[in-house]
Amino acid sequence: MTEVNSSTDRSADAPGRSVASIERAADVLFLFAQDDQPDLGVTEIAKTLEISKAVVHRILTSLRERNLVVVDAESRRYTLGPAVLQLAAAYRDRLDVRNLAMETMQQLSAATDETATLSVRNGTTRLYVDQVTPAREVRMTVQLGQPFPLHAGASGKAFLAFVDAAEREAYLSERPLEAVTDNTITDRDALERELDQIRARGYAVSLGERQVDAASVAAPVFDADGVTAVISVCGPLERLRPIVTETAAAVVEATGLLSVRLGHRA
Amino acid sequence: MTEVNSSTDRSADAPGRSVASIERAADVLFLFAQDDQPDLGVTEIAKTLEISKAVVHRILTSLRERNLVVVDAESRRYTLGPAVLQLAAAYRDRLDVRNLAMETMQQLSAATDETATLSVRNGTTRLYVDQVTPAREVRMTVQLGQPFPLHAGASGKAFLAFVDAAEREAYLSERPLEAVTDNTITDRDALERELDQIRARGYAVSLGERQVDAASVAAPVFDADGVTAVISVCGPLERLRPIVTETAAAVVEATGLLSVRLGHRA
DNA sequence: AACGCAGTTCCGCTCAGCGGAACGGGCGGG
DNA sequence: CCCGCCCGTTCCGCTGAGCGGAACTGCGTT
Repeated sequence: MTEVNSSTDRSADAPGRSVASIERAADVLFLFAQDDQPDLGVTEIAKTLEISKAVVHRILTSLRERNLVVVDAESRRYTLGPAVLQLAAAYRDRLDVRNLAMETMQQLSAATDETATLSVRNGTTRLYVDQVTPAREVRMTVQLGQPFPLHAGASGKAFLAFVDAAEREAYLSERPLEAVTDNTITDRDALERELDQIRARGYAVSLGERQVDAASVAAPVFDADGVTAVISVCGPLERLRPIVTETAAAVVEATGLLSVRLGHRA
Repeated sequence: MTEVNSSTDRSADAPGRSVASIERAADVLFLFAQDDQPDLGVTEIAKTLEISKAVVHRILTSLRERNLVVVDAESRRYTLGPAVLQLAAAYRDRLDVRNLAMETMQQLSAATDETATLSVRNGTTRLYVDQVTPAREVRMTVQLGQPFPLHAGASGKAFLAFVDAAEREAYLSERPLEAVTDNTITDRDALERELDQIRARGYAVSLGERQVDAASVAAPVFDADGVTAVISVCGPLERLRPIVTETAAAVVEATGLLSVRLGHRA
């Protein structure tokens, strides 16, 4: 497997002095978030992050003190604690686009009877911050907070198409276009043509590019400064495929109204 | 004013050595979570937490490095970053209702020697997603996945009582209160009085409302967003009838603990 | 019993990080 | 327009917080 070291790319943009122990503690927290294992032991963490057991133990003690992790009394293994929910709730409260978008998403979900999502960008990735799911048995749910690349999927492409040219260029030249599924666009020229098309018609479509069996239609939400978020409607591939055009019209109309409310001037 | 040293009260429950800088960093994060202000400045944080500006700045730099906070480029003020969502999403995955509830249900079933069930809502209906049955000859088993109306039976009424008023109103006005058994409440006023009572005492009781010869005691499970599930204990009517009050106490206690673990804030 | 492997604790050395002070820049009032 | 104020940021030398190798404990397996 190709070794992708997450620590290499981060040192580049380090702006000033920072505190190593805090970053180590954050790394421990993210280890809980990344791994699919339900809990982690001290030695396990120490080996993965290549720091001493004593340090890991002290870090966990500190995090435990603040309820960011909890320890199972008998197995002595650690998991994330409820305090992270508290932080996430506060983060969501801050996002003003979220409050405004919620209404729009509810309307979209009701109109299409599919899942509506809200994504924001974080550097060269995007993540879902909210979703509204329809009341039906087979429906799509997305994973909130997890970063996804911008070149795979409708929401990502919508960001990529509408950020300013310099950022788009940076993304396309710096980041390899990894295939998330068999349908992901991995050829740069093909992707740029696709982005041109997205800009021309105002919305992006993905048929299984990020998630096999899922399709998505996405359009950008603008405020006065530019694209701040992307709203999508997504669902099972075969259910969405025949109604892409109508769905796109609904999404574009909804994001257009929302953009006006956020101070966008066309 | 009496000088309260913040380092004294925390050392009480400190189990081992911990790292001061990590706890300070956590305090900074929680400051963002607690205050109702949308963002915070360095000096502001330094004054509140009584640590030097330089330290606060280094902490923020470290947290920024890991996307736990973000800084507005022009105002130079800080807010929580998207990484907290990532942590919360992972926390939720670990402790999703189903996994967590299973443990609770097993305890409830063992304690009462009756069937414990977990229901989720699907629009204007609810369905069982899990059950734990006791090891005895005469016992109740429910049908998983089949939709039931919300106004008949303890689990349904528990949903109806604790969803927000708009949804409850929609259900009551749109849907005729069909009699599932002879004991189903079909009068709207009577049902609303019943729901008031359920909210007041925290649990719902059904004596043969949905299934003749069966009784059930149910209480809601909350996460940060509201009621996500309902847990019930159910069994043969005449066996459960004399112990409804004690059973209710057990269910309410179990769902209460579960709700806390799911991020419910009372 | 002896071993292995887990989490936890100990303790002395050392450099990470603290903090007072200086710096730069944006804003507002004189 | 200039000056003072207060903001965030950076500097730098001193020092004790915290690192880590090693010892300790307790559980489960050989």
